[in-house]
Amino acid sequence: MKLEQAIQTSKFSSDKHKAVLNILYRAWMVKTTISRELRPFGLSHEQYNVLRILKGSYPQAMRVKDIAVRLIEKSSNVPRIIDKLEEKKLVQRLVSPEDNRETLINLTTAGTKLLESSTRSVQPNTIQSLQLTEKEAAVLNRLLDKIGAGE
Amino acid sequence: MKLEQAIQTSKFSSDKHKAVLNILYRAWMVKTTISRELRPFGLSHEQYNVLRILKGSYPQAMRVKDIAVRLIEKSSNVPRIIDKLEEKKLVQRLVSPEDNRETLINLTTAGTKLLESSTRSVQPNTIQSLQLTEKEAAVLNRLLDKIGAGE
DNA sequence: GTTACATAGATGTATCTACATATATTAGAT
DNA sequence: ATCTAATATATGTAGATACATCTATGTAAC
Repeated sequence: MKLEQAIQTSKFSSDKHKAVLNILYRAWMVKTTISRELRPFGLSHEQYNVLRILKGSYPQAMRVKDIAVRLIEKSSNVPRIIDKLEEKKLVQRLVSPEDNRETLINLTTAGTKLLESSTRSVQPNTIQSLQLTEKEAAVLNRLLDKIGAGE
Repeated sequence: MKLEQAIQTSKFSSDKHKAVLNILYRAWMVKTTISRELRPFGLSHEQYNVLRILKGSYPQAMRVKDIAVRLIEKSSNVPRIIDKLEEKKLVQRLVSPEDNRETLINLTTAGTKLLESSTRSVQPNTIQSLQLTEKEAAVLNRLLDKIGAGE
């Protein structure tokens, strides 16, 4: 669906203005699609992202701050996301032997399993469903990287 | 800043995968930039959007449902946003003479004024700051319109 | 006109976000 | 060694989001 239909407007002061709204709209679509897919698994979007990040370093545990820098939404409250995952026994907390201020987080077996099954459900409805060729996606990435909003 | 730096990762399974993360990241950047600019004016991002939508039909009042379809984030709770704006005397509610179920919303003078001054602060930091030419923005829009996630 | 259904908006609730602050621990300066 | 500042994480809080439900009003069939 084109943006014009989605927000019932065709008046944009410029292509740049439209681009801003378009990015916001597509992001919202992607997020809600992912969230809906994750619902049956009892995971929020951010909980899922943390699990994926942990998977990346598995079986090595990660520090909370290293998880934080890898998150897309920087104001996410990592300790609180970990709380939820820990309640569900999907991750484990342990104090770092090197620095007692640091908390190390690692996936449990249950966490790995849930990540796998939920990913099987999420992937086809997000990345795979993008109606773009790899070439187009590369162009899109180049343009998005150029934006530099608020920097 | 490129996405790779922003989220400290360089492993993406494909350009499509990267594009999804890139869209989410850019949207988050834009949103937080706008929110920060709006803070001194006591407006949230969504409150600001509703004011802008009302401006579009001003001096004609709008029905709540017509505001809702124009919002980018469709799950926004329009009546509650209106509550906040009404408390601040930025908009007025009145019952539709045609259909008593409908509520008509209109900007007050204070609302118009605040929208103008806040826009002067928001614009330069969002749309105008995009490091894209109009031509690039047009390409970006074409690609984003093609995506069609979750449809 | 009465019943059943649809629509518009408001309200309730759990969770999440953004931001400020607090607590514990480490590093550095004197 | 002690004081100060910095760092890592956790907690507190106001407001926003997503979704379900409720109330009031309107529409249509009979």
